[in-house]
Amino acid sequence: MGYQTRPDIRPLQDRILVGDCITELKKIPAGTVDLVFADPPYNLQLSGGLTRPDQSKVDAVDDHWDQFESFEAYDRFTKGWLAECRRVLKPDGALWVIGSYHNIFRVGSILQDMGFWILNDVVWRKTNPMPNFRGRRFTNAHETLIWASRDADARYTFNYEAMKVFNDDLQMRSDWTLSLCTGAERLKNADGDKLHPTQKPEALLHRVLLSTTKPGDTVLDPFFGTGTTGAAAKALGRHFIGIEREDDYAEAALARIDAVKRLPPEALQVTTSKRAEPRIPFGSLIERGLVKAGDMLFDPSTRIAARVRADGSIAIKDASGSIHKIGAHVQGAEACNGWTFWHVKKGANLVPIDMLRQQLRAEMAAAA
Amino acid sequence: MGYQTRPDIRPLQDRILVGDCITELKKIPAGTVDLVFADPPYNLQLSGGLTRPDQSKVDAVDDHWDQFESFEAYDRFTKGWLAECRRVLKPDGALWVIGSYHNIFRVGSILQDMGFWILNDVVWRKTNPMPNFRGRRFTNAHETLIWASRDADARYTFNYEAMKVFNDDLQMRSDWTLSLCTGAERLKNADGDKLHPTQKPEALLHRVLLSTTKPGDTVLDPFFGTGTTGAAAKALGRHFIGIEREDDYAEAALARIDAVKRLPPEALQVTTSKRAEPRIPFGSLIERGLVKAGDMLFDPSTRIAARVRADGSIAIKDASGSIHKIGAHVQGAEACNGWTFWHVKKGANLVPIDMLRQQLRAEMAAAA
DNA sequence: AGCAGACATGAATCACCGT
DNA sequence: TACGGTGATTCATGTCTGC
Repeated sequence: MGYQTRPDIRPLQDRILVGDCITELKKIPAGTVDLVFADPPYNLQLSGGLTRPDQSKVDAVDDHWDQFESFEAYDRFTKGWLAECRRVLKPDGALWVIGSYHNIFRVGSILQDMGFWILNDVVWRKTNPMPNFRGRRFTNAHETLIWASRDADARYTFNYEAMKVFNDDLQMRSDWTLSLCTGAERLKNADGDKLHPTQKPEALLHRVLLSTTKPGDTVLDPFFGTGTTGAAAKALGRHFIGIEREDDYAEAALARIDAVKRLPPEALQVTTSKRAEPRIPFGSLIERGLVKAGDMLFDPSTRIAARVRADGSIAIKDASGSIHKIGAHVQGAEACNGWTFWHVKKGANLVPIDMLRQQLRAEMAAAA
Repeated sequence: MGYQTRPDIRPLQDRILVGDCITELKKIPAGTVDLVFADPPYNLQLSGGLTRPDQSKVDAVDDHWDQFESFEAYDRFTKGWLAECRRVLKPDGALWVIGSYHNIFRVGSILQDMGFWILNDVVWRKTNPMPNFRGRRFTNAHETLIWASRDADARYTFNYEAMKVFNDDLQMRSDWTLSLCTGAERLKNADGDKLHPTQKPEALLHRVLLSTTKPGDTVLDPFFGTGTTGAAAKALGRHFIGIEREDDYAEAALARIDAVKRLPPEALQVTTSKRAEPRIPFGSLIERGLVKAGDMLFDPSTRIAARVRADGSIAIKDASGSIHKIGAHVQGAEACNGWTFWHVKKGANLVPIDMLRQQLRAEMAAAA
């Protein structure tokens, strides 16, 4: 495959190179790429199957490309593609990598060892993650992105003002709340099943490209998949180079990017809806000392009392559970809003615990 | 400093060892600690010619313990204290480490290389982070915690149900929204300045200890600082061992923990799981007369019926076996919880046999 | 057509005990 | 120690089905 090495002629732009990641990377001239976005295999190390409580099977990522013999093998693989990315980056270029706890610590260490300079780690906080079906761990509700410049002294691109406007005039934080790629955005095969096991949401790539590239920049994605990076790049007036090993994915990506139109600005706005904001659970009031474990809660008539426990459950004579469950139980009702049903005694007054939650909300807002 | 090595005598509990982290760790007997919580130095200032702007010098973390020559030096230090923590942990023990992008990737990689098994990475999402004054990066609004068991097959402690109640009856996620340690909670020196540069909020430790330890467990903090871990441990009825190099911090920590009130036992009682309850075989229900041999059990739709036999098995037309096996069989499923699948008729009502089991458990508890 | 309820699904390192 | 039996466990969202 021939190409010009003169930097002002860039025939590799807006194309997908089909083949092995490192082999194809070697075809790209040194110092020609502004930004790398990489979504490498996570090395999940799954064993056995997993079923939901309703006995249905979880469709796990068990593809061959995610199988590595050992951490050492994964590290070798990582060093290989990162070294090539480093070569093709411009001196002031930067790189993003996304991963989970299975692989991101290894990627981060290797980046640092190679001389990349970490600028931020960014958390993608998922609004709708898969639950932990067996109740053995915390819901794995986020993934981690690392943003690093090629070198410690690089004059990297950061569109601070754009991101601030984007975020309702507040500085953009290192935690981003976004939903999974589902519904119409998720590419399907002829059977109606997901085409790619790990397609990323375009909103994520929009934010990455909007914050750390300029219009006309060239973005390289060495694990292109179904081309989310390419789609976002085209919509935002950036150029892309994709590398993808699987023919099927590359073809789907081409068709997808072909259909992309520049998105209207309002589609890019950050979700600031109440829905996306984290709730304040009753447990937080105990953590913060607004209610103390051992305190008593009362119903409006003060005939019923319940004792608060360290985990945010409350206990009556013969039962314990959440403020909502026990509130319903003592009323013989199906459901109950524990926040308005239960009260604490403040001197002679009876104060609903919802007042304490509002107080905590105010404290958190004032501190921010 | 003398101590007993007999594991049933643990004079090191609820004490602060003042001295170098690794030196003091070596004094702790192997296999005696349930949980490690570590907040190691992490504001790496690699002295490779990088200078810091003057205006940030006053309040920044520039203590001598926080300086490392290189990533290699930091890795050596990390491997040293982690190896000792591994030694003192019980086989089913676990460890938490908190850090930022400066160090957490190195810590995570080393943990994996040493055989620790990562269970979750947890994001502490700060409600009130320090803004990025220069506007060159995203506001660094989170820190990362890694929760790992000593070994891949360890039977680690996770109080799933307690955390679920805590979070208003929803699974606790891997992102925790908490504010910084400020106000009255923040320890001050005689001049009214903060005593320690990185004092963690007690709410964070409350959640860590509540989720991954049991009352009476021993928690080791090798970078004790002003003793947040000790304060939370005492309040929650856990034992602590602290290691701290600076006399001033250790002294402040002691006074602080002394002032902490232990929660009453009834407040420490936390929501428990069915898993923890004593196992009752179906045959016991027959022995006790709650179900009689010859009775019929029904699936939720009452379309399927099975006859109870004297030995605790149940029989349908063409098969017999346990409540679980036959439940799975009639559904064509791989597995089935017979306790919730099968019901008995009580008048017009259909009652799951799990209700009868609960009744029996209550009877047994009353008798004991 | 419109609504209510059932159904499907997402990068997942997802038991434990007794023999 | 390997194996088999018991039995515990899910949230948000989009699509489909049936009335």
